Order: sequence, then C-alpha cells, then structure tokens
Amino acid sequence: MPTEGNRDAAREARRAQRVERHARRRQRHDHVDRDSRRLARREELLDAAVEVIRRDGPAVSMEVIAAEAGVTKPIVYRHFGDRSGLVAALAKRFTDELMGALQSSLERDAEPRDLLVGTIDAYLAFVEKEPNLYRFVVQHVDAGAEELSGFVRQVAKEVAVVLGERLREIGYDSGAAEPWAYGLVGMVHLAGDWWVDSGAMPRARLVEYLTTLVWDGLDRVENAGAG
Amino acid sequence: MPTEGNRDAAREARRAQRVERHARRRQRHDHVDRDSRRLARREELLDAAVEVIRRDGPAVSMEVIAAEAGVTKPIVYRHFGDRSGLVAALAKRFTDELMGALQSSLERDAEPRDLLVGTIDAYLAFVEKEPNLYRFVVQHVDAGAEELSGFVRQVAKEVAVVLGERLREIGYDSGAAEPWAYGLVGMVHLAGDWWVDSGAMPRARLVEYLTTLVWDGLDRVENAGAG
DNA sequence: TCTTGACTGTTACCGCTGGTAACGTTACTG
DNA sequence: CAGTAACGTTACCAGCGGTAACAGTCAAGA
Repeated sequence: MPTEGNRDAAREARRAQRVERHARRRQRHDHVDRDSRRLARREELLDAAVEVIRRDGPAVSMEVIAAEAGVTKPIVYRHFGDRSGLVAALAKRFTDELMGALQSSLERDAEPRDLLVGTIDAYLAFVEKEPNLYRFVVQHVDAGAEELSGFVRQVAKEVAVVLGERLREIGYDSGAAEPWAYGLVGMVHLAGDWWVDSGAMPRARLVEYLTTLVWDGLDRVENAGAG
Repeated sequence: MPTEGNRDAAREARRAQRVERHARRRQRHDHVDRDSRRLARREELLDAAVEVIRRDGPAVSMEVIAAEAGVTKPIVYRHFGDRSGLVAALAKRFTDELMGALQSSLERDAEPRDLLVGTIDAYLAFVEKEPNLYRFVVQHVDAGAEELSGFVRQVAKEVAVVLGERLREIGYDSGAAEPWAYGLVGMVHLAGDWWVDSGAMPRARLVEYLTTLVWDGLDRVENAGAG
C-alpha cells in the first residue's frame, strides 16, 4: 500500500542516494571508462535485487526491486530489458558460482563419484541457503522464446559441456551428453524442490540417495569406454 | 447486522431440511443429480480450456478460456477458485491418464526394465503430442502455497507411492521412495523440456538414454534386496 | 562562455491480467 | 403463487510489466 507519505519518503530517499553518488564521483574525478561505470551500476542493481528478493520472496515486483536500489523502474529496464533479462543476469551470477565450484573439484582430480557428490551437494546447498533467490531464478516464464531463460537451463547447458568432453575423452557416445546433463540437473532440481518444501531429511542423505540412483549408470560408461 | 444466534440456528435448520428434501427427491425421481450436473459442466469447461490452450498456447488468459467455453470469467472462477485451481484440475486429468498407463503396465507384470521404459515413454509421448497443454500444466506459480500445484508434483507424488510399495516389498529402505520419485520425474521433465525445444533426437532414443542413466541404480536395489 | 550531446534519472501514463462485487435470469420446489 | 438456489452477466478494481516523454547534470568543442 503506497500511501502518499510512503511515496514522499521513497522519493526523498532516492534523492539522498543520488546526491551521495554524485559526491562520490566528484571526489575522485577518475573518469573511469563510461562502460565500466555502467557495469558497476549494473552490479549494484543486481545486489539490490538479491537483497530484496531474499527479504520479500520471489514474487517481488520490478517496482519494489527498483525502489530497493534507490531508483525507479525505467532504470532497471534500461539495464536488463525486461524481467526475464533480470532473471537471466541473476541466474548467470549463481551459475558461475556453481560452475566454479564444479571446476575446482574437477581440477582437484577427485574420485569421480566424489565429484558427482560434490556437485549435487553444491547445488542443494544453494537451494537450502537461498530458497527465495533460488525460486526467483528458477521461474521460467516465456513460452515462445527458445533461448536460455532460467537458471536450470543454464546449469544444464554447462554441465552438458563438461560431460560431453568427458564422454569424448573416454570414447563413449557423446550424444548422451545433453540428455544426461538435462536429466541430471532436472533430477536434482525437482528433488531439491520437494526437499526444501518438505524438509524430510538432512541434505547429506538426499545427496546420497540421488547419487546412488545415477552413479551406477554413469560408472558403467566410465568403465566400459567405447561400448 | 442480523447475527442473532436464533436466526442462524433457524437458518441452519431450514437448510438441513432442504438438503434432506432434495436427497429424497433425488431418490424418487430420476431427475439427474444437481451435483453431477455441476460436475458435467466442470468437465465441459475443462474441455474448452484444453482446446483453447492447444490452439493459443499456455499463456492464454482466463478471459479467453471462459470465452471459449461460451461464458464469462466469474463462472470459471466459481468452478476452480483461481488460475492455479484450473491448472490443478487439468493436471489431475492428465496425471490420471498417465498413471493409468503405468498401472496397466504394472499389472501386465512386464519386465521391470520395460516397465521403466514404458513409463518414461508415456510421459514423453504426452510432452510430444501436446506441448502447449504440457507447458500450461507444468507452470507452477504460487510461491508460498505448499500443496500440490503443478502436474510434475502430482506425478511425482503418485510415482512415490508405487515406488514405495515396491521398495517395501523387497525389503529395501523405503525412505528412498520420495527422493527417487521426485528425482526420476524431474529428470524426465527437464530432459523432455529440452528435447521438445531442440528436437535433437527421436523420442525412442531419448527414452533409451534416460533409462540407461538410472536403470543400473534401480536394478541394483531390486537385486540386492535389503542392502 | 555558451552550446551540444550523451547519460542518468524522473513522472505519468498504457494495456492487460487475475480476481471480485453486485446485480439479473432461469428453473425448480413448497 | 412465492422463494431459493444455481447460472449467468456487467462493470469494476488493484497491480503488474513495460514505455514515452521530459528534466537535470556533466564533459567537451566552437
């Protein structure tokens, strides 16, 4: 309920933030690249979005997100185009984080099974720690649009890449990479969805169950090589 | 404000009498049940919804759905409460269909692996045949609401039941039933989602890949019994 | 110094959606 | 006949995503 008083307050707050920004800029008239300035602003907007989603849940409106960042809607739209653009940007953030964890596991050259366990666990840890953010980033909206909307698709896409490499390495039918990648991510996603709602078991146990379900299938390929 | 207890009681008594009268009448005359009439209307509305979704895609508005059925919005709302009610009703329809197919496979006592293949194939056949309906019914909306919204959850729930029975039969840890059910359905769901967008391979091949991925895990349990 | 133009920001609006309140209309029952 | 439910309508609401048009600020070139 945006009463008149609230609106005035919000306006005043925005003004204060604007003034502060200007002051900072003048202080160090470093004149850094326009582009990097824009990039930084973008990150600030994303930070604000993260905060407000965490607080108010995934159904939060664009206007509220903008207000949290101390600006109004059109600014947000100039940066992200539309709502799904914002979602995609946020999704990219967390996808990068997640894939970073996966990559570091890969480079540590861990036991393959541990690698699987670690990846599933990292995904579920995010779900557990940031349920609101997770829900926001997972909601896929548009029907007609083909391309990568939504966190889940992005993750699956990247998993498909590393899985494809691995399969090609061992000489196995690499056509399996995509269906398996999407299948695996979908499995963890829905199971996690259920789990976070029901809280039926500790995370480690869920990870163990899911790993058991698919491990033999993956391991057989690993050992069989070109089969 | 007519809130006298007497009045309420009297009203309630009248209502009870009325109900009883209606019941007697229903028995005497053949005059079809009011309820079944309502039920029939509900089915008609669902039929209309199916048709328009098939034609116009999953983002279709409530107003258009109502128009297709030859009525206006409030009627639809009286039957289904809100949009997610409609989705749930539709989801139930197709869930029943799908589970019917599964059950008949179960009763034919097919080879366990064929049973898995058949179920996955039935799911993907629906996705392939009715992509718009599928998308409509899959979209989960509400964040806060706990309960069974969405096709996927319903299917997973039912799969959990039959899987739980099976696990208990063979004396295996039946706690795995739910995570596995949601995991399996999630796997098929997201892989199907990707597949229907990309059309990268014939359905049978996708079914084969997915089956391979999880079969060993399930089979091991089947053979191990209490392990 | 003034003008120009690019940027960031705002206000005020639009179309549409999900959802509801309030009011007619039909058809059956006492 | 009167009453009552169910069926149906019109007309509205708040809130959403999204956009057009305008305003202040700053740096650079004549």
